Amino acid sequence: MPRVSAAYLAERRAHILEAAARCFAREGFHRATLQHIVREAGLSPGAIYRYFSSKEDIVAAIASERHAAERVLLRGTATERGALPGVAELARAFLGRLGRPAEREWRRVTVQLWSEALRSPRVMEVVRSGLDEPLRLVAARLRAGQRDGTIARDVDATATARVAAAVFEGLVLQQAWEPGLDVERFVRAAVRLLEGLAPAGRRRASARKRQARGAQE
Amino acid sequence: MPRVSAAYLAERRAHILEAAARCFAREGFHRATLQHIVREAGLSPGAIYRYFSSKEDIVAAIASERHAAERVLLRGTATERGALPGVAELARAFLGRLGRPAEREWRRVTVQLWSEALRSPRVMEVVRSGLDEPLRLVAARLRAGQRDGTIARDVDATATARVAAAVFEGLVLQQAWEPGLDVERFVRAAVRLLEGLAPAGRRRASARKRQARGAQE
DNA sequence: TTAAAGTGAACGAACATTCGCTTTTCATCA
DNA sequence: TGATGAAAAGCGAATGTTCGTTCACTTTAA
Repeated sequence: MPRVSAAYLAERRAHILEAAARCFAREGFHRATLQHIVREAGLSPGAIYRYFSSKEDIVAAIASERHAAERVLLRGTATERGALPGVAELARAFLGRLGRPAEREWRRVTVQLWSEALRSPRVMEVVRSGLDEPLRLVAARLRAGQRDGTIARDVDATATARVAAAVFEGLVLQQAWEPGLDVERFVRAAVRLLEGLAPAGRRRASARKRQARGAQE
Repeated sequence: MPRVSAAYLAERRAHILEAAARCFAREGFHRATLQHIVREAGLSPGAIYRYFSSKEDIVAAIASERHAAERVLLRGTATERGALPGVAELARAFLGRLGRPAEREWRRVTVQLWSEALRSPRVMEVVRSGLDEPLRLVAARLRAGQRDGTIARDVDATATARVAAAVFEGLVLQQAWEPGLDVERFVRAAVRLLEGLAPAGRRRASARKRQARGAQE
């Protein structure tokens, strides 16, 4: 297939990346050999080296893909319900989506990327910029909440956004370790924590509402 | 040095593990070669194979060591102030301790272990049991708080403990990526979130107290 | 003197990468 | 429209290296 369309090349590239991602999810970046990827993609080593200059390059490409996908997801969530949805809704939409079984592979690869970032400046770059945008977004929402009175003034928006990101990261980890984790319940608990950021007088209503449901175990 | 004391053997073993941990923190489990460890430890390959049966075995041993150290830390924190300190104090003590620069290497190795767990049942075993005990402990504290009225009834103790663990994991990750992270500020924000778990009428005092300090950035 | 502790050169398997060759597609022209 | 050539796409055995592991030998403490 020589001189093929750009679309063909793009599709093939994507096909290789998907095959590689499956291998990486299964065995990790270092244990997965090019032979495995070759087999999974149904190609030959030479073909793969037409699209990527090295195995490292494949890892970096996967990192970029994931990053782009997350950006899309985050922005979709962000504008889903108008300009500035509450942080709780943001959390529900974002965390909930990641809980779907189909994202299992994604989570395993993501955990690998987080650790790979420690040695690969290319991956670190992607991981960092993948964290920055959510941090800014959540901090902005929190500040908006402070302006309109739904969030207490004593909340440090920037730092709280970091904690929220940490909750997200921890959830991804725990799910990767324990696929059967009850994500719904985790998200409810996280949202309950966020509700505690409301100003002192404001919380009664929603707290009462949940009283019946609460105290599970 | 033949037929040496058990103490000598134990010390040597620990020495190798420390050298290996430094290599792993620097380059990751897979990039770090046995030659690196050999050089770092000032020994020969053969000597190392007297103490460990494989490289994998060294990784597993490091995982166990870390696990044991965390257990000690957790239990120390747990009983530091009597039987049942508040969750906030628990968070402050535990998160704060991990923020120290000296723990930098620990954090990098831990992140590697989390990803390694996905492929190594031995490591997964350690990671899981390292998570279980804190989960139980925090959940117990939360329930105690519910009994004595400092924590609202609608809080799901088990799930909230998981969220707290997630915050911890996320902090370790973010610090590994960004060693200059302001841990103090992160911890304050996390504690503020926990305070939101107080029953509706209870929070005014501490919230007012912090009003001046708040809204940084 | 003995047996464990330690040495380090050598081994062999695993693996990423290459390269000479084949196949396929498309542009051009009969 | 179909034949033809050129060059890209694909192939896969071969290559060279890296690295974990071993083992015959030396050193050392008891």
